[in-house]
Amino acid sequence: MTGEGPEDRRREIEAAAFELLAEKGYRSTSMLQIAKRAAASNQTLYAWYGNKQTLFQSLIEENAKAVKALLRDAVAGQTDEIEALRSLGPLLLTFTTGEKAIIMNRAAIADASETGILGTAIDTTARQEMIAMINEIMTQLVVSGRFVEGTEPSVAAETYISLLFGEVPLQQAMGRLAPLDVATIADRSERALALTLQLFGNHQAKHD
Amino acid sequence: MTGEGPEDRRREIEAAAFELLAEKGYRSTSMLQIAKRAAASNQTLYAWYGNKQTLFQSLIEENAKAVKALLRDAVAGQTDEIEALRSLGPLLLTFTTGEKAIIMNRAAIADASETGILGTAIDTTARQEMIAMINEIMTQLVVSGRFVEGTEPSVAAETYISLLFGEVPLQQAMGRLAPLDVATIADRSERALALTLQLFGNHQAKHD
DNA sequence: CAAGAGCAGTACATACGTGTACGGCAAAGG
DNA sequence: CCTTTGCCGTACACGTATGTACTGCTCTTG
Repeated sequence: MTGEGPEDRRREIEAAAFELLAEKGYRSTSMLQIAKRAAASNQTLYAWYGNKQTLFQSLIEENAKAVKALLRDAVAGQTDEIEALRSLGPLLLTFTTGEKAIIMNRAAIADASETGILGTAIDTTARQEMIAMINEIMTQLVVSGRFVEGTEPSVAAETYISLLFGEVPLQQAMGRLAPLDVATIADRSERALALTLQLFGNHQAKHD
Repeated sequence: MTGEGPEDRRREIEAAAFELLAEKGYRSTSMLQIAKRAAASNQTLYAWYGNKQTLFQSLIEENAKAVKALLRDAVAGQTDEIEALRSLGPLLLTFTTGEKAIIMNRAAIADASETGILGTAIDTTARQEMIAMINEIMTQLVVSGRFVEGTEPSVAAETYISLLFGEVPLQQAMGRLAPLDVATIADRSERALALTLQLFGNHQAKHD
């Protein structure tokens, strides 16, 4: 283990790194600036992280860990799958279109032409987990007969995600859209859920 | 007018710029490299474009102009709105998720933390036009009674676009997804259309 | 054919990035 | 209490970006 004192110091350094990332973007944020902001030495940064990509990879992983915990908590309490989706939707939207996500998405995309490490990190630590969660819920909905027979859970999941997020993350990455406010998040979540149910819900069953 | 000789030269320079953009990404592509690749002088680049952003802005505008022409042609021949959508979908997908689009989206996102000029250029020269076209079609579908009464054309348009593109452009920008092949493009287009019709189509009218 | 405009090629001033090296201070441990 | 470890602060070597300046060739034009 890396120890407990260093643990705090790491957090401070990563906080400084994120601040600068938010202020100036990935490419314009330098290791020296991060070191200065955190009152650390660049030597320390290179000793601990090796290079810039790895440092920001740590940022992404740390963030994903926190988000995943919150998402799991949200579904853990729900026995009804549709209710699970109803509480999951706004959470997913909050995280995926929040300021932190915008900034990290931008960083990953800036890095795509260089190493691709950050994109991989977001994919494996956040996106795949998210999709797995939704797939699981959709599978349950098909199995329990609440979705029409023959519905492919992965198709339902992809449809729901498309409707939930739409073009928002891309527009945000391009700087054409600010983080969504709570009302918009609620609206989008409800609409995505309503449309998904309309498409895949078993309406016959309702009237039995 | 800027002349006819210079017109060709501009295209050569912009072609060199795009090549380098594709090879190294936006931030790592320098004006000097572009000049060398095009066998031009950096002085010429600065004289003609002023700076890097404006040069790439020209690239985006030129591309958007060509794409727009093709899209208009595709809908121009169609009298039936659903057929218009059926031919528009694959085209939209081809352009929006093609290699050129991936590269330009990445550039615009890299520039989002700097000037935002490229994002604005994509938005106003391509995206808004595309949305306007689809909105128009959706409006016709509502007016003609092929969509259920009360359907908000803009909602239908946004839904269709979400289903058509989904997470694809973002994943591509992050380097997690290659350009779609024709089969996938056909599949996605059909599915997006089918789902949109299922959601908003007036099924009563069909049986009259 | 001579004069001029335009542009390629190069050099330059300035600034900043990455990754490494070294001196000095402070806290931990024998 | 002295040594050793660890880290801050700064300096350094090297590479490369932007935007400007200058020289000489070439092609056009009177």
